[in-house]
This record gives sequence, structure tokens and C-alpha cells, in this order.
Amino acid sequence: MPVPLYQAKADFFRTLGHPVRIQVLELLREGPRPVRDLLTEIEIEASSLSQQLAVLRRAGIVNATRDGATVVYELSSPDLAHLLVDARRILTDMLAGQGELLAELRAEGRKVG
Amino acid sequence: MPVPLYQAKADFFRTLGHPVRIQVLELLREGPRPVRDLLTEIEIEASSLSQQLAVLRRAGIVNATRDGATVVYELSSPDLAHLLVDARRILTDMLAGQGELLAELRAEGRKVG
DNA sequence: TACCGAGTTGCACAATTCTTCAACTTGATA
DNA sequence: TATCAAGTTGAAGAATTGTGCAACTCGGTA
Repeated sequence: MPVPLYQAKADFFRTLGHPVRIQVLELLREGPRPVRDLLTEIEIEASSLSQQLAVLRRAGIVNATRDGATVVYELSSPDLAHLLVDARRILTDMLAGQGELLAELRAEGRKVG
Repeated sequence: MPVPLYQAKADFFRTLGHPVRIQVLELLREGPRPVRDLLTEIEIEASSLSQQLAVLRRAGIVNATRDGATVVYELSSPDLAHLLVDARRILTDMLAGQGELLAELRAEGRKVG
């Protein structure tokens, strides 16, 4: 693997490594959403959400477009959805036999695919 | 998404978010390997590699088994390979038109799938 | 037992990242 | 223009991670 590449991959994964950012991405998987919408589903202050959206934006993982007074976010790559599904599968493997978290992962799997 | 789940996902991704750990995982994708082997391919001191292997072990992402005097590591879930491939695809999307990193990603894509 | 090679661990300091709050921008409305 | 709602930004201190080195454990071997 060429030198800067594993660094880019590491940066990418690190960007995903935050609970609020994960919640945002899971919501955006279903399609573009205004910030106001995200704010009602994620319990957090507006400025904190904005901080995390900025991290995702700077990393190029989401795109923001302004529509009048509201800002709408969307995933910049549809493959993000695959990645999140893979991650769930891996967590299922890893947590096999480790209790309630496993049950939740399975329940989500039924809904999502 | 239930409360602790996005936290588990975030922790998982954060664990992947380090250049040495990415290199290790990419090498282990091809199969189990002794530490000595990893050490010759990754330019780093033994103790630093050990630190990062410990992070992956604690997260349950790799498993270590002792074979005499050498320790062999392997991925704990084969789906990790899919995830890394998805990640490459996403980076390709995101970096489209951004120069040399893109060329490297494509070259790797030809080799790997 | 003594010794060496293979790995691991603990620790202290450096570097990043998070969190929170106040201040600011932009668009809509009166 | 004044004002309000929607988001964003900047900055400081707190918390988490990363780095490098010395010390340690465990097998194998003389």
C-alpha cells in the first residue's frame, strides 16, 4: 500500500468515529435532510451538531446545500450505506454471545437489510 | 437506533482510525501472520506495533494465538475485508479529481477487486 | 541456571479531539 | 430597519489518544 494511502484511510475512519456523526450518517442514509430535522432526532444542541456536521463536511463525507433559510445535508457517496451495513455485520460477529447489544444489532438488521 | 448502538459503532470506527492499525488490517486480510512478519512490512518499532496490536485486540477486531515463541494474529471477522474494500470505493468517490491519491486508489483497486 | 530473541506492558509527555458557550451570519417577516 | 429563527464559527479548557523508552514476561537453547 503506497505511503499516503493508509493515512487517508485512517483519517476517513477516524472521521466516522464519533457517536453523533454516526447518528447523522445513519439518518442521511435514508436521504437528504435539513439540519432542523436532524436536530429533532438527535438529542444535542444546535451548535454541537453544527460542529460535527462541519467535521463531516471538511472530510468530504457529506454535502450541504442551502435552501432558503434551511440547510440540507446529504451523503456525498451512496457507498457509505454499504459501509455502515458491513460495520453492523462485523459488530454482530464480534459481539456474538455478548448480550443485549447483539439483540439490538439483529433487530436493526431485520429493518434495514 | 438504540442508544448504546451508535456508540459501539463509533468506537469500532475509531479503532480503525490509525495508520498503523490500517496497515495491519490490510496485511491480515491476506491471512494470519506472525508479529515478526508484520514488523518487516511496517516501518515501526516493535513496542509501537505491539501497542497498536493491543488496541485492535482489546476491540476484538483481531485475535492472537501463541505458537511457540512467535505470536500469530488474524482478523476476527472475515467481513473486515469487505469493509476495507468499501472504504476504498468511498475514498475514490470522494477524491474524484483530486490528484495522485486517486491514481493510487485505482491501482490498488485493480489488484484487489 | 544463564542468556537471548520475540513480544508485551507501564508510564510520562506530546498531540489531537471534544465540549461548551458566546458571538456572528444569513434569510424571512413585520 | 428591527427582529427573530436557523445555522455556523471561534476559542478555551477538559478529556482522550498517540509516542517513545525502559522494564518485564515467556520460550527456546546452551
